[in-house]
Amino acid sequence: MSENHYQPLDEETLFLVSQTFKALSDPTRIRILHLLFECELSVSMIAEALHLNQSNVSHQLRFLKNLRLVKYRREGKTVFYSQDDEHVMRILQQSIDHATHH
Amino acid sequence: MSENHYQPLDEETLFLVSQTFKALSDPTRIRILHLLFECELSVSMIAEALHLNQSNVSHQLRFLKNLRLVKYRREGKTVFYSQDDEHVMRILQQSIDHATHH
DNA sequence: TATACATATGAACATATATTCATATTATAA
DNA sequence: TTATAATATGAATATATGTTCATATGTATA
Repeated sequence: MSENHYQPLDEETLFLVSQTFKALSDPTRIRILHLLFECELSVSMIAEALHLNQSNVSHQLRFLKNLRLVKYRREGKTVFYSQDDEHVMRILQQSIDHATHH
Repeated sequence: MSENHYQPLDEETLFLVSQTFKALSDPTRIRILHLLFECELSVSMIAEALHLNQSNVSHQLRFLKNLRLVKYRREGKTVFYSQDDEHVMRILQQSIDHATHH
């Protein structure tokens, strides 16, 4: 008896959701965000901690910044990055926990 | 005073988490999963509903099946697919809601 | 058996993506 | 100003990914 009122996803939502998950689909970006669970860090500190070259980290941070998943703060020559989206960070944390306990 | 005990992500967790998010990073797969919120559907029903060709849907369903995000049930010539990971579906639903109300 | 229908599969292709290299920009200190 | 350090950027490249096409596989029916 119940009719099917399927509401298709609009283009904008679809794009935003897919972009957000794309950010979380790359191991390097996951590792960077995982570091930023704890505290803010400079580009070079992230690069050193994860054994990645500076350019690579910088590119990935730009990606994350464009999606507003991280924010930055300049202090002299150094730029500190930190998380900027609680919702996404919570999802990432949940997923890591879920994957770990399996 | 508090020391920093950073626990790096192990390879296996990293791979599993990134793969799961990769599944959710493509608009076509999101649309398929979004359809499967409601009910189980055959390959051809999905293809028709989303205006996708049958082969494409089949490929994407295989991807989702390999990650155990969907399961299938055969009935004669028809194969019905349905969701198979509550955690991931909840995350997807939340993210769609989050993106919509913004 | 032969035919039709639903789905799966592999190859091919165009596009997207991650990483590196070289270099530019920005800020500080000598 | 010059030199040095931290970060950002653009080009190049190798690899990954999504889609389509043609065809194979599986299932039911005549």
